[in-house]
Amino acid sequence: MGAFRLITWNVNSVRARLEQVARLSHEQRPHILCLQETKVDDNGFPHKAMRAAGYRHVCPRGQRMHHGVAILARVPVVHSYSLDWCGKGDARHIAVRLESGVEVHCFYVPAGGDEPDPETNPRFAHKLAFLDEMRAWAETLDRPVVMVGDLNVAPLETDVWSHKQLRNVISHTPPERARLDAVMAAHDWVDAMRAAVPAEHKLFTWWSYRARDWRASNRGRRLDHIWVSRPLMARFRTMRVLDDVRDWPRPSDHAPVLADFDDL
DNA sequence: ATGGTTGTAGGACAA
Repeated sequence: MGAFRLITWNVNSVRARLEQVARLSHEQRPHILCLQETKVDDNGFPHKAMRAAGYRHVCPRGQRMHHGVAILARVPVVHSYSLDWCGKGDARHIAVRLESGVEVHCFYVPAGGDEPDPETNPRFAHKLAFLDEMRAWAETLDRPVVMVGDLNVAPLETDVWSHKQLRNVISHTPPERARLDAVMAAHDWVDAMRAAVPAEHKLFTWWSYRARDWRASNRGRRLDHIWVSRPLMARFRTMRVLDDVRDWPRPSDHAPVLADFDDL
């Protein structure tokens, strides 16, 4: 069977990143491209530009200004749907079912604000509740799925540039990391990125805009993930963080993550 | 210790 390539990328505004999406699509030719933080409602979504970039199927789930996800596909999509989380109506999830029956789920988990105390910071409380809801959903999942996106949690010590300095910084706090572990265990997912790069090695997908030289300082975090149902791992080949894209003109602060499968 | 940048907007605010 032919190879199947998937890329997930937090673009930080799809309209600000049209050229980069086109270039990435041309250079890597993914069958499926999952986007987060599109920051546009579905009427304003750049359908034409995405079709020009080669995607016959465009499944956006957006809202004005904030959040927003989309799945773009060169291969047939038999069904797509979005789930609501925490009853807020936020555009944080879109899923597609492929002809094989495999589903691809694209998530944008709340970032959680700055203060790591759910009592005083409602954004952090929302993030924890969102992760709890994901775990409950994962417990009911009885079919093979690939789950990708900006989960806004760096679970391992080597998923951040300094475990010591970030252990009380949102994205790497104990309650978030414990909840993300629980989501993964609830469906018996495999962390495909870590299947490719052992936990001894640092692995990042996001670098702040604020660094003078993001590559030199390398104060990154692994916030973006590719999780694969265990039975599908037999088809998983390789993974790459496309960090060169972080150096393109007008970059997103997230690098795309690419995964190759034998088939999907 | 603080500030550093970007995007959406057209002033803060979230990331």
